[in-house]
Amino acid sequence: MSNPSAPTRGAATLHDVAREAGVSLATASRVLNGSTRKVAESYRERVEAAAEKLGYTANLSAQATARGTSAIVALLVADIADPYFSQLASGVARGADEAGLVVTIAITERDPQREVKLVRALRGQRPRGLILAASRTEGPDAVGLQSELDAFSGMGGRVVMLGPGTGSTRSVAVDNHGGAAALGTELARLGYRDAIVVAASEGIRTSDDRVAGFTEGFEAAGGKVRDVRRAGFTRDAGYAAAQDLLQGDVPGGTLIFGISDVVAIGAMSAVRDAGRQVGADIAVAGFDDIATGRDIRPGLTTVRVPLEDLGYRALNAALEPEWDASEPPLHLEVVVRGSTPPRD
Amino acid sequence: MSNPSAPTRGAATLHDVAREAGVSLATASRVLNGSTRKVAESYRERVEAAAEKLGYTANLSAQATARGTSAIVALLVADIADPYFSQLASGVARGADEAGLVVTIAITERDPQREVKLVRALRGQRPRGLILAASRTEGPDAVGLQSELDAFSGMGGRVVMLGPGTGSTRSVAVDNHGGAAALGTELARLGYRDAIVVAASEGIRTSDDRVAGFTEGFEAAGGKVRDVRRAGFTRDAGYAAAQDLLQGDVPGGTLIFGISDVVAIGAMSAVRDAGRQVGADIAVAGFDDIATGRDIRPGLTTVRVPLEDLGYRALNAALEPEWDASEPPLHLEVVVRGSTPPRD
DNA sequence: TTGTATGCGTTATCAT
DNA sequence: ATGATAACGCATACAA
Repeated sequence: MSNPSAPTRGAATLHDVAREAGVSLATASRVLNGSTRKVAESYRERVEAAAEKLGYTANLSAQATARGTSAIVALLVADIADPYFSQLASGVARGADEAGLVVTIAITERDPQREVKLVRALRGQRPRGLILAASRTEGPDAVGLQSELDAFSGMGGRVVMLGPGTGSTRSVAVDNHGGAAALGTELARLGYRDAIVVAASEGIRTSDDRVAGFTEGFEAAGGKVRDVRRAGFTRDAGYAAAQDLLQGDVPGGTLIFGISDVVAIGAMSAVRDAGRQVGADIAVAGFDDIATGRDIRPGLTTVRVPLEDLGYRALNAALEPEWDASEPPLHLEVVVRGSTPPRD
Repeated sequence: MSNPSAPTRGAATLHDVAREAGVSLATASRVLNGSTRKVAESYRERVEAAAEKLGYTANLSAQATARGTSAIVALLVADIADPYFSQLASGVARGADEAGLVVTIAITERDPQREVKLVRALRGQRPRGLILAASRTEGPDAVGLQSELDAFSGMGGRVVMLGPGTGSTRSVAVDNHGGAAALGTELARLGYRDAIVVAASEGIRTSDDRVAGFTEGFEAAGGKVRDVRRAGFTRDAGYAAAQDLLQGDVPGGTLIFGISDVVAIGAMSAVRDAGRQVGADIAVAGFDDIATGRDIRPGLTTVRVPLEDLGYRALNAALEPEWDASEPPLHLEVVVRGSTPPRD
């Protein structure tokens, strides 16, 4: 009892459904997508039955070319295995799901050249929005990126930058400076006087802002930043930097501030592997409050960034017709845990 | 000096490029995509110049409808913020990049009904492949999923399941049973005699296999599994289960085997929060070897699953024209760390 | 309300 | 080698 009108090869098309239901293409189209137009109940039922029977699913590509707009939003991250980005992505995915959008993801591997290429490739999808996380806004490749982004904007797409935006592009910002300053102040208040910062290379805004903020807060409250080591944003970079650091003379009671939790956690491991104790001996603090921070011992002192929320907001920022640059900044909060015990 | 042929609104189309270069649509198409056909050098240059000038990027949707095949591969995971899945996704993304494909990602939130819906939605993209991670192959919703997957296969798409496949669908399997058995044996060898397993609910193959394998290996070597608690696959589930466990009488020297590292790490935290010590007092072991396991103290004993590789293989399994079910299984390796000190 | 016909940006078949 | 032109699957303005 096979159905003669059912296609053997390939997916069922709207055409198939219409034929099966004995209606026109237009009618089938109207019932199967959210058209405002009305269609008689009897027809509607027949079409729906036919669609169900044939397992019809609209071809989104065809729909996109016909409509001139896709149901896609693209997300660009440095490394999806990094908890920072994966939590971010989680929020983006949730927002996209709510909006009936599909998210395509691309990995830059922190390579600016790659990033430009990817934006160009993603542009081919004609996504409604493009969310960029952790891209440098300065440096030699920034101009190439910018022109690619402009091209995307020019064709009607929305660009959202996580972190400080460039010019008029939308962005959902995090108060890295303020958060880091609050952390610095709090740690000085806890009795710390000497700190070493493990940061990413200069020119990366997020890193620069956190370094500057921390230094300000810490020194204003009586501390002193002894050194700023350039590492990167990865766990291994944090480990290596701290390891190198500990070759030298690092007095007990020194605080290591990692530019991100991932870096700080790497540093913690290096401290332990160097035979020193995290906390009472060498204190460590981070930034972001990734989930792991709860489960390591001692717990990692940090600044909580609502990453999932951040991603969610970014998605919605990409969807809003009008961009209101004056959105309230995300609430950042210092979280003190065992890695920085009071020192009085 | 604005270019009259440059579109003010919307993206440049192939048509625009052809006109700008003074050639036909067909010629422009031939030079701008990997066509086998030859076109005169002079024309080629003009077209490329025009494309560059206009910032042209092929509309992938249009390309897909015309070609009848997309450059998309879809990935379905339970939770992208979970390190297990994010590492997996990382491998998938790398493979996709190498193959010139774009990956769209969807989150099931471990909801079978949602999973079915998502597969259906993703089907609309007509992706070349569909990679499913952590979907239950049994239970009431499994049939709905299967029919949706069949529909996808029927229209020429490749389905790849991570873990045990159903029937003829492609799959890249992990030897959960064997790995868990090896772990159990090793731990018994280390002197452990009593174990409690914190697993997911019954009917989830991955969990069932690990429980069975561990039990076999552990008991064959002289140990005894005292209890199997049903929790879930999340950190919080592991925490709650272990916490509940510790309300009762858990003698020192007991081993808790978490069905996954994430679960085990939750359990570790619960153990500590209950005032017990991880390692010498209560031992803990997991499965997967997620990155975090390196940085917590004591280090987590586990079975290493090359997750990134797994994702990479899955992607390629989706691309291969012929599916060779006899691929060598991924190498699993027991990794003993401080959370299960020798006990002799 | 329903159907017809045209267009969306590309590819590919067919002449030239 | 190059250029018309007919698909591709769907949406929609327009006609009935």
